[in-house]
Amino acid sequence: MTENGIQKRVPRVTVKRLSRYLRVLERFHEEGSETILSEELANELHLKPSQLRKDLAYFGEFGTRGMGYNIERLAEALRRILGLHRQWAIAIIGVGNLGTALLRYKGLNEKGFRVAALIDDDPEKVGSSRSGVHIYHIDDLPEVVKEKNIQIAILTVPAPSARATAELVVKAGIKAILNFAPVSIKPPPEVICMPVDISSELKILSHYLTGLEEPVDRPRGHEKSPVK
Amino acid sequence: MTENGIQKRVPRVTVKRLSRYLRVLERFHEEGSETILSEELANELHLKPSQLRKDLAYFGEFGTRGMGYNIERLAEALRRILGLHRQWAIAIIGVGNLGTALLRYKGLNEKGFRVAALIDDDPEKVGSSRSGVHIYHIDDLPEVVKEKNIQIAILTVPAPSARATAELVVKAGIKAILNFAPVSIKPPPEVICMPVDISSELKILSHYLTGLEEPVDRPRGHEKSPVK
DNA sequence: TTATATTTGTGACATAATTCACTTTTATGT
DNA sequence: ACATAAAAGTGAATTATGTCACAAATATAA
Repeated sequence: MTENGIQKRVPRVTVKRLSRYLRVLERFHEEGSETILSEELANELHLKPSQLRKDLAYFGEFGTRGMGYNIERLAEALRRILGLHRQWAIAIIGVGNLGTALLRYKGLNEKGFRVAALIDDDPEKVGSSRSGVHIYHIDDLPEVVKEKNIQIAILTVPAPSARATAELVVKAGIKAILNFAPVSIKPPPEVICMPVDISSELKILSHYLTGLEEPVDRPRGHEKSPVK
Repeated sequence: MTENGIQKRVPRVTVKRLSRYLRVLERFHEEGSETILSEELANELHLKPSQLRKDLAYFGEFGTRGMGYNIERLAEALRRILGLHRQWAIAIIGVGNLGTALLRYKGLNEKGFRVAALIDDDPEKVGSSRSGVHIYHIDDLPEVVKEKNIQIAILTVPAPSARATAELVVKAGIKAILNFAPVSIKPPPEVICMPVDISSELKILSHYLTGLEEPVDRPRGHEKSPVK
C-alpha cells in the first residue's frame, strides 16, 4: 500500500491516459456495468494491464484484488484527480476559424469546462457574440479574467502575434494555456502550457505513409555538403 | 558518418519534432536567414541543441561543422523525410461540427495536403458540398477512395460508430487514419493511426491546475475499500 | 599553409517509461 | 474456518528517450 503521502512526480503521459481511462469507464457505466478488470479496461485502449495499474498506483489504490475495479468509484476518483469535480472558466483568445470551431466543439463544453469569454483585437468582432458568448477586446483581458474568474486560455491567434499574446495572458493572471498557435510558448514555470498541433499529426502520418512506400533505407542525399 | 543504410527505428516523438523544426526553418527562411545553428533552432522550440542533432542523426547529416545548417537545404530534407514533397489526398469522414471546422482549417490545406472528399451517412448532407468539396455516402467510400486516390482518412464521427467506420475505412484501402473520435482504434499493422483528443489536453491542464491549488499530497480516500 | 575557433555528429551515460513476474489481498466455495 | 482462485499492487528488469562531453570536420584568419 502506498503509505507515504509524497509521490513521485506523475508523468504527463500518465495524466493523459487517465482521461482516456475515464472515458472508457463512463461508457461502461452507461452500459450498466458495475465493475471492470484492469485487463478489460486496458484492452479497450490497447494497452497492457500493468500499465493501467502502474498509472493508478501514482495516486493510490482503487481496486479490489480478485475482483477488479468498481466503475463508479474509480471514475469518481479519476474525476477528482483530473480536477473535473470543479468548474473551469475558459477564454478563447483569437476568434478566427479555429477559435470559433472550438467554441462550438462539444468536447470543450463538457462537464467541468465552460467557455466564459471570447477575446479578439478586431474592432469588427469585439462587442458582438458567438454562440451566446461575448467577444471582448484583448486590452480588457485583465478585467475579464478577474470578473469571470477565468483560469484557462485557449490560444488560437495567428503565429506572428502568438508570443506577445501569450505574455498578455500570463500578465492577466491565467495559469494554464492550451496553445494552438504554431509557435512554441514558454511561459514562466507557474503557468502550464500544452501545445496542440493538428497539422503536425498529419505530417507524422505523411512520414509513415512515405516510409511504407519506399521502405526506410535512408539516408539519401549523401553528396559532401558545403553550406553554400 | 552514418554509413549503414539501415537505421534504428525512429521514435514517434522525433518525427513530431521534425515538423516543428520545419516550421521554424520556414519562418527563418521567410525572414531572409540563410543559415541557422542547432542552438538557435533548438532554443526557438525550447529544446536542447543535442536533441535536435540527435533527431536529425536518425536520417543523415545535414549540417556543416563550424557553420551550422543551411536553412533551405535542411528544410528541403525535412520536407522529404516528412513526405511533404508529394501531395496527399484526404477524406474527412463525418461531416459534423468538427469535420466541417477541420475542412476550413488552414493547417489541413497546407502544401502537401488536400481534402478531396467528405463522407457522411446522413441523406440530408450526402450530395451537397462544403467549401467546394463534395459529400459522398459512406457506402461509396471504396469507389471514392479509388477514384480520388485517397490515402488519409480523418475520422470525425461520433463515438458509437467510430470503430465500425474505421473498419470500413481500412477495407476501402486507406492506410492512414487521424482519429478524432473519443474511442481507441487499433487497425491492422499496415495501417497507421494517430489519435487526437483536444478535450483530453484540457483535462491535463485541469489536473495540473488542481495540483497547483491543493499541492499534490495524495492519496486521499483511504478507507478500506470493499467493491460493493 | 598552418593554426585556431567553431559547431556538428556521435558514443557513452543518465533518466524516464514500460513491462515483467512475483507478492499480497480478497472473494468464494467446501 | 480453511483452501483455492483470481486479480490488484509493486519492486526489479527492460526498453526507450534524452543529455553530456568530446572527437571530427570545416571555415577563417594569420
